Amino acid sequence: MRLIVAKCSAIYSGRLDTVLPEALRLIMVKEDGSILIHADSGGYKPLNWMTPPTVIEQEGEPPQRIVVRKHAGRSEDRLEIILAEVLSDVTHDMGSPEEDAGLAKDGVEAHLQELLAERPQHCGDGLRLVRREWPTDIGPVDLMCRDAEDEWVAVEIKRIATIESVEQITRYLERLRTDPQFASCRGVLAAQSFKPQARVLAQSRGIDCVEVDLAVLRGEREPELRLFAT
Amino acid sequence: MRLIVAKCSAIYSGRLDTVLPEALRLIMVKEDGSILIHADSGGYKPLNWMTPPTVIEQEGEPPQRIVVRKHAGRSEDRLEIILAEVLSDVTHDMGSPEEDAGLAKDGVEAHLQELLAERPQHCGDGLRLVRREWPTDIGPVDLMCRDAEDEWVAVEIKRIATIESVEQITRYLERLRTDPQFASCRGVLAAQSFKPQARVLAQSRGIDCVEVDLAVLRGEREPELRLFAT
DNA sequence: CACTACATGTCGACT
DNA sequence: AGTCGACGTGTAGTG
Repeated sequence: MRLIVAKCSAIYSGRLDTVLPEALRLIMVKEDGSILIHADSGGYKPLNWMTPPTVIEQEGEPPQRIVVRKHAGRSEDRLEIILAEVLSDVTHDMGSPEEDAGLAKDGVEAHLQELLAERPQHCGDGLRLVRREWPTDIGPVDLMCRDAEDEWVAVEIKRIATIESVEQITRYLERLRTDPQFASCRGVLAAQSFKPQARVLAQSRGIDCVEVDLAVLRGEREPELRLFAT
Repeated sequence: MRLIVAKCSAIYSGRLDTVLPEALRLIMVKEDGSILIHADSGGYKPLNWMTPPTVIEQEGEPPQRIVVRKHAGRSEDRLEIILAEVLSDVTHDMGSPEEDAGLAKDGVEAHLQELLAERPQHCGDGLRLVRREWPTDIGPVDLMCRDAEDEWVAVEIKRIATIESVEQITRYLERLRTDPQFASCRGVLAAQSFKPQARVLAQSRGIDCVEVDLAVLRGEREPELRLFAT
């Protein structure tokens, strides 16, 4: 990884065009061709950047001009950095990427879906899973189930259910119901938490909201129901 | 800006939980309290991060443990970095943020809206602009126009039109049409490019899709129509 | 502090 | 190569 602290300006041309006036900034060049220009504030986002694969050209020593190119679809992305003054330019050998074990995440939507696929009854009484990721021509339904009366039930799973989540399952239901087989398909929105407005909209559209708890699903805690059901 | 190159591991707990195993990485601490952990590959995104406002505690000199806290709504976000070995730890004074003139962008949605406001006929034959950012109680309609027959036309502008864009203009139309005055208001989705599924959904809802070209709008290139219209 | 919509969103998965 | 949906999305604007 190369870290350059320099007074620099930059011009980007690609999906849009930007001009970055001259100031003191950090230029980060990664082993894989990533390049990021960060100011000393502004949080998460770099001012300018280019993701790999890139071609990086440097002029001058110390560098006076760095041009980064990227083949993006039909046209080309281009980032030109003009370095007026280099205060620091160091390269650190940070070892092979394999040594850098990846970030492990816990609690994302995929986990929720796995757990609910194993325990569909948490999405509604008597539900049985027919298929995960049931395909429709506007995207897959997270879980397709049948209920105790053998009626179809489409389940959409979210970490946080928003008004947009309701729109999404509504689209699926609309689409599914054009097929007579699914004419009476119900919808269930399952989430760890619900925005109040999402609940209201879902209710007005006859979509059930089911609040699920990761800990309960994992059996770390048993829901009250189980105490009686077993 | 402080740049620490160190063999480190990290634990994040907040919106979800993550564990980052030990490896050599860059820890960037900005003047405003931002903190980013970057690997030597992986492009744009930091492995872990925290955006301001944050409280940063450091233990040891050289640092052995850095804990970043952030008050996030009800609960607290927490990022703990364990530094096994510090290879470099430098701080650069990069001047006041005011010296860092901002990034100037050209070609974002706002520009498209300006240009279409000046040339509404590009959104549909005979369209005349009545108002930009027409307010409704669920958000502003980008352009409100009338067509040759004096019918109302609501225009939603996007750089790239997605299913979500169709949902957005659908919500506006639903709302507008509750007012008898706009009962027959049409909808137009204008964008530089359309996702196929967006086109399908729009068509099924009677919303017109109009592909616009920035260069044409700017008059850098003239559309064929003009050659005959003038 | 809420909700909304934009972003060079990025990123991964799948076709 | 193109499309789709999740993301600790981040970020700005508004009420």
